[in-house]
Amino acid sequence: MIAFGVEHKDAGSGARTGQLQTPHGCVQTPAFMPVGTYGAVKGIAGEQLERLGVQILLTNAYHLWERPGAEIIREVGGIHRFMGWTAPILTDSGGYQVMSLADRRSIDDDGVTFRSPLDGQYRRLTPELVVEIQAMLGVDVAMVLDECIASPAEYEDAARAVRRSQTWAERSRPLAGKLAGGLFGIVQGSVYPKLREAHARQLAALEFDGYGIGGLAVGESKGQTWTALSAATGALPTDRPRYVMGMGTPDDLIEAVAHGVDLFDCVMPTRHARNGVAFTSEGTVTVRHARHASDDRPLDPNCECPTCERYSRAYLRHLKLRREMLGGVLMTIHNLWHYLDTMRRIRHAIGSGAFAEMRAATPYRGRSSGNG
RNA sequence: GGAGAGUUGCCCGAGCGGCCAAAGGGAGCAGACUGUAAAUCUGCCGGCUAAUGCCUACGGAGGUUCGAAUCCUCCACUCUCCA
Repeated sequence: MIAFGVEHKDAGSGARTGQLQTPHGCVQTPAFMPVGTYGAVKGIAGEQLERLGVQILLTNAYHLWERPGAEIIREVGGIHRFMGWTAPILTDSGGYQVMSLADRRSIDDDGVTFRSPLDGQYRRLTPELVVEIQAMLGVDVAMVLDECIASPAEYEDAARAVRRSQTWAERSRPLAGKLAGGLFGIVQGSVYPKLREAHARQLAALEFDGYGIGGLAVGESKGQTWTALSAATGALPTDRPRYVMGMGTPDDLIEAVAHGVDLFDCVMPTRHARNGVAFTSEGTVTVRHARHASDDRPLDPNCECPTCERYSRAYLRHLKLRREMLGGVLMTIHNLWHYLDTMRRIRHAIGSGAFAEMRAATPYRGRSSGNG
């Protein structure tokens, strides 16, 4: 079981700090979860993640079910033992793969059949099985199977995805008792505020331990993102954690927190790091650019991460161009630090009444909606 | 001394009369990436031009041809094998 409690509330927005109690420990929220889809944050060992201040990791139930298989992970003592990670773990259900692997799956009202990208085999995922898999993994937070759809989406397609996601949530909810941790429902509805609000209300009636808000940052404008997010959070209970799935840039995180979001995950810091882009207090730095060739400065002059403490842009550029794996590792350490530090600063700002100031420094300038 | 192979854009390397400013790599430059089939993918990559186009280019110099990186002659250089 898990429990959530709000600590501080920001006076000028929906932002709040809180604590999420899980079987493997407590998470201070708002929190960012690095993505370790296959049971690994690419390039970074657990001890390094701990040093960076990672509180909770995300892995993927669908991918781990394929390889190495949920039974194997259960046999070796569960996902934490398997990974050597003692802190909390949340698993995505495979709902995102409904979108990302759209050309190799078929979906119907009962579930999803994936033709595996790994071995071509057909594998059938149902809402019940997904909860079962996550129970076998022994995760702290399980997500229900949902249908994530890309933007732009027609209203009718978005409405169908909502209906399916809701039905699947209803089928999943009674199985929550099988889990050592909690179970979150997931709000869909694309960019349509009415769908978002209605779905959030329907899910809330099922009394999940927390609520994911999915299908955002999938092609829509920023204005649509915040409008859809507001519609969802406005209809969710305030005493349960809200988790915006798959978002976003550091500025997005601040804005989403202002809308009352407590949890995030995103591949951006890790993938961009491997692809040579650093997030810094001064914007992004594309490390391969020629202007960094003999730049002795760190990626970010205001950063205290292990990478910035020791390595220059010139060196990181060289590693990237030479395809030395150390380059991606050092960049990932930096980007994760930047994200985690952003979350620390958010929590501190909320606690000390300085959040409005922090939010005003983002490109959204404190707007609650707009055309971004 | 004899026999043979070769010299292509920044580098490697295809081309073997017109569709060649010249395949494909690499290097270089830029862009994308948001619940990860991604340490990946895309674009540009002789010069001038917004574009049509023009100019300069396939070791050097001549030649054949309507037309040559491609054929011929000589020269320079490189490599292999035999003495």
